[in-house]
Amino acid sequence: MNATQTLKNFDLRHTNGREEVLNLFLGADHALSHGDIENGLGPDHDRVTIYRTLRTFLDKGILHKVLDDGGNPKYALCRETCAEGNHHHDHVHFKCEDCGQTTCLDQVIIPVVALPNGYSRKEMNLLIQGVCQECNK
Amino acid sequence: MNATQTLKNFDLRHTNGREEVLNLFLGADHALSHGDIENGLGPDHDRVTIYRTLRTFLDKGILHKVLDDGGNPKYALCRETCAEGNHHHDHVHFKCEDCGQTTCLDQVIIPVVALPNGYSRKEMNLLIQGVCQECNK
DNA sequence: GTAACTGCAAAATATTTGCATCCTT
DNA sequence: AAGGATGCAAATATTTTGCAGTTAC
Repeated sequence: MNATQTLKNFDLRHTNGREEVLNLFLGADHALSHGDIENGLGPDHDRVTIYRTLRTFLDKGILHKVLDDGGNPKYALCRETCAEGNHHHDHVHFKCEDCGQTTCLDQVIIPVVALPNGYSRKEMNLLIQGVCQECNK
Repeated sequence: MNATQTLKNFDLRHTNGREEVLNLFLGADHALSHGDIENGLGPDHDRVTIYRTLRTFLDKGILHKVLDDGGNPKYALCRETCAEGNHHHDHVHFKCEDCGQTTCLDQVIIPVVALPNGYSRKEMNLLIQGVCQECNK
């Protein structure tokens, strides 16, 4: 997955800011908040543009919002399994209570749970909180 | 479950505001946001006090934070299954994409999912999005 | 050239803190 | 009486909007 190519794939113009944000996500193994991105990019990036970039990426389906117990939203790339035409909507995220990082557990599959009558399901998000591999050492 | 008694149980002073907030939750079958509470209580309630009331209830374990896909956090009562001494931490919530309401599905149990090696779990939150009973009619 | 994107200023919204006053116990 | 809770003002943080100027295509 390459930033420039991705932008092209999604019919977005190539700009410095977008490329840098994408690369941040490509290099991260955990979900990023708006603040993480601001820090990761260095000082000469406009806060507003980052907001707009994130929204654009969300709209296009490049990123998805990650549920967190805390206040502020985080974002992560939609990986392999939800690429073009096969965009599935189940996500499992792990929030480490020690280091605070939220990781996408792409390999974990949410078992089917029975819903009460009359409910229909479209998307599922499972957030597991605990202690991660690193912090358990 | 009774407001006055609940406050006593949790070693909290009985005040008008707290009782009214608790009653709102007792009468609601879905999770409430700060805004919902402000509306539900009428105009002569201080926004700041509501913030503090919510935090107090969270700290005491009377309420729990409900994960939502949207921006703003919601809250719901900890019901039967997580009463005194048996406070378990798995929650299933259903967010209807039509009416926007988030409901706690207390009866639904999250199946055990296998975590990668080294991870330990403490708490799980499952958010299912779809269409609810009412809106499916 | 044109539409899309950015950057700045400012508005709107959300949340927290300080402090004097009031109320519960 | 004493400590906790409230209400108001104000500080802080977060997100959105408007608009002029710039850039990708």
